Amino acid sequence: MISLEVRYRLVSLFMRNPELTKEKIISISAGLFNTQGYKATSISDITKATGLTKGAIYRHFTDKEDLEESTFHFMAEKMKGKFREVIKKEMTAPEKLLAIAVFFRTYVFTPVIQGGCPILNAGVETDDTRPELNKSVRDLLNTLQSSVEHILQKGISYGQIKEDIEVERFASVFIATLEGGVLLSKIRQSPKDLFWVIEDLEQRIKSISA
Amino acid sequence: MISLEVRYRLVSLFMRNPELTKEKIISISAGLFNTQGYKATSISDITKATGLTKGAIYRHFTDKEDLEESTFHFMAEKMKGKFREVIKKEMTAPEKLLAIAVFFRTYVFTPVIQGGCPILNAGVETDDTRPELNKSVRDLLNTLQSSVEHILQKGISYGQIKEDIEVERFASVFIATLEGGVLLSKIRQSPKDLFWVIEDLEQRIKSISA
DNA sequence: CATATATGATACCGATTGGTATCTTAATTT
DNA sequence: AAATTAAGATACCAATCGGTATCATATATG
Repeated sequence: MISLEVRYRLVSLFMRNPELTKEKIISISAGLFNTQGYKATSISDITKATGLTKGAIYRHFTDKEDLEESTFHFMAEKMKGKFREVIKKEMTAPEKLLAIAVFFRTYVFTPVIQGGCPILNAGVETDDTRPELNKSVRDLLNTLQSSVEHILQKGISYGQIKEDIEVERFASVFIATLEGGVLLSKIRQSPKDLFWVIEDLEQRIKSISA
Repeated sequence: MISLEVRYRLVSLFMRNPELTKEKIISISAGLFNTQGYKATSISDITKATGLTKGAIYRHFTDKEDLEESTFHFMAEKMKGKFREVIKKEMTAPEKLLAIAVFFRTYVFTPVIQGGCPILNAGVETDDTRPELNKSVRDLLNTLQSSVEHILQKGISYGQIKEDIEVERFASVFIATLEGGVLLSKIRQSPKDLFWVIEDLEQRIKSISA
């Protein structure tokens, strides 16, 4: 298993590869946008981090907004992929829900993307002035919410989850609690809050299990 | 009762008042920083919004960072004041906790400060590069957490809250859930998530009441 | 091998950034 | 009332912003 970083270097030593270049710009921008913020990250920050020039960047993206959205899309896909992977592994609804909760621990220790949860980060930064990015964040949140709701519904039909659970409401509070835990751990720079939140959700999952 | 806005106008019509000017800069900056973000708000944004010039601003603040911190401090004090007010009104621990939860509804309808919860907004934006602001956010969060813990402890000693409740843990999850609700409602631009979160916490408060 | 094309580097643009030196004038002090 | 002090306006600064026109060259095509 060879890392992406090394692949970039090896390949770029011998030849140009526009697809790899675009991938590189996006993956490196992801870490920058997600840690420093979108507005706060300049194109020159990205040229420094990638070793590329403005010419290369603006060849692949029409403007900064395009780069921001492409980058968020990349993060969203990565996050969704991880979700599916983590959910697939488990068999029952309660186990799947717990797996999602535990997945959020990666935002403290081994982040899928540097800087924490992109829903939290982009969700706070995007206001009315950036409706497209706002919509992308909302879409990602809705995807997450839908999969939690789907797990609950399947769980109910399989007799793993109590029948009287309000699916949409539970999913909403479930995700809110997780995101809040990520926020508190980020502010305190300590995993404790997120751990407690996850343990709490574990209890909550048990309490709705049939 | 005459509004601050009107007071500013009346007073500034006839004479200078440096203290009022400083207050004005801060209170208007609060709305800007808390909606657009700290980095994303420029000094010229502030001059436009206040009707003042750079000269006036830099007379009262050494640099932008100073203005940012002063402004966050202003928001923090305002938030703490509202907390105390809301908590004071209620007699028992469960009622006080519920009052705090309900208080967060103001971040959707009648915000104390424009743009939502300053803990959420500043907490996400501040990274390792802004340690002072980060500390201020942490301090505000800790104040909120302490008051929740204090309510719980008093509640236990008065026999209103069950004895076996882990105070710190409960407070942490309580606040995380609220902040997560604020985030989801902000992203979806709908109060529903926050409402559900508050109703959920209401149930939770009942479940720990003695 | 020669030509055409696509990719990335270089050099530049006007606008805006945070910040400052200077000047005017309002308020205070004597 | 005159002199002093302090508040705010004006005009400027270098640095950086996002963005573009142009140039060099690696790759693909004939």
